[in-house]
Amino acid sequence: MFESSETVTTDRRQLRRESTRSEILDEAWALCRDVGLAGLSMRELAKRVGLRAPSLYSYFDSKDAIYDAMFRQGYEQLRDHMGDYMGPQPVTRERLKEGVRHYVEFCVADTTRYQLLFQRTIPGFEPSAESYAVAVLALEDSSRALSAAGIEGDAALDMWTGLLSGLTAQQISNDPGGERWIRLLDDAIDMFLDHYGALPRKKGSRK
Amino acid sequence: MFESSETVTTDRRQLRRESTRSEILDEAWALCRDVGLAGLSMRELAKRVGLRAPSLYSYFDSKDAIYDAMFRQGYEQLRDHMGDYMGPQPVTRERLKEGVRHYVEFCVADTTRYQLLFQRTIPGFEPSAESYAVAVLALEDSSRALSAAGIEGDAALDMWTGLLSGLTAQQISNDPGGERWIRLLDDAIDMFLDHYGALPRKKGSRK
DNA sequence: TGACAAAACCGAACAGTGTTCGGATAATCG
DNA sequence: CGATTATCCGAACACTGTTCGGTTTTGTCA
Repeated sequence: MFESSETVTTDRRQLRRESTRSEILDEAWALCRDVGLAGLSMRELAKRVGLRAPSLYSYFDSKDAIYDAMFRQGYEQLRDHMGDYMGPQPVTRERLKEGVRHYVEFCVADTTRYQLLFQRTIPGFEPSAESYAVAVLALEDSSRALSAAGIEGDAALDMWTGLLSGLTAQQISNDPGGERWIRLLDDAIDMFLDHYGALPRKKGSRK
Repeated sequence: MFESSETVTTDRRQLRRESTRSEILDEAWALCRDVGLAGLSMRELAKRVGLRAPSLYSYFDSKDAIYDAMFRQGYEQLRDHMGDYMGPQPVTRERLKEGVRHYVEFCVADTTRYQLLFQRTIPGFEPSAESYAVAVLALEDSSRALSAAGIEGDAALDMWTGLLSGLTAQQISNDPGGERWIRLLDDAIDMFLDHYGALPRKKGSRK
């Protein structure tokens, strides 16, 4: 069976459409890294992809829709980045630390992306339901890893997210490019696990 | 000696100036609470104080200067709020917890103010050197209280700020008006103090 | 190939923003 | 009162996101 000519047409057009769509997104990331997340301008973005501002509106409904697509893309990148660290390996203290280090590495690697994914810094922007679902999916992985470590209960999980997001945020906003808070991560995880009595240390491994 | 008439005049004028200046600031706070911190509009703000936008520029150099004055005001409020809790009283676990609760209370009492003081949510805004000095002054108090508890060293202090700012931020952005992370505060402080071996608990007071 | 339909693109405009400038108004002084 | 000075505002500039109508390009069909 041959595809109907109409379908072929649609495919070609659609291919081209999605091509420039992703080109717009790539350029949006680059522009945001240049001028800051909030400095994204439709006219400037259009200029960089060889268009005028109104043309962007046939690819995205609004500027917030661009942020939304970037948001979704960012969380997909996070999922990819963490992929290997979320397997069914035996959860040990060291593996947990590795996972957290890997996660924070992702966060500090691109502060613009971090702002978009984890902070509410764009005035009117809120992710759409679909994009938010991707975010929840990516974050559920980490909570699953935690419960695999024998840590259960909302309180412990809230403490975990509060502690780690706090250290990460301090790192990014108060010592970007450095590792003043990053080097506290291992210690923080020990503190946390000791407190909740999970994954006991081997004898004599205190301090 | 009588003051020269010129001085009297200047006083009168200056009094009136500072009066409307603080009226502008009050209305700016109110407006921000209505439309969000980033939604502050010079024309709307002017309308609320019975002026037109250009007139505001004889009281503040720019919109950011208004944010700056608010920033400073906010940290002065923090200082006032914490005043009593920073005295030379003996530092106990319970007093430390009280102080932290009091601090977080201040944060969640006005999320607009919290955004301005602790998060970098306004695109171009950075506090001036003078206002930043007020902020440092207010935050130094807490670090002094911590060292009074026998906790020394940059690492411990960074861990402290990371932990508490993390819990506070989660509270405000993920459960505004609730106390999901607030009720973890006492436990978090116990966790922290135990880990650093400060202010030991009384015997048998574990859990 | 040429005609036709649809998609892509853009110029102009609208309403909004922060900000500046020159002149009008009001308050204070000698 | 007249003169001075502080206060205030209308108009404008450059920018923003966004919409509309019409032009240009593209792809498909007879």
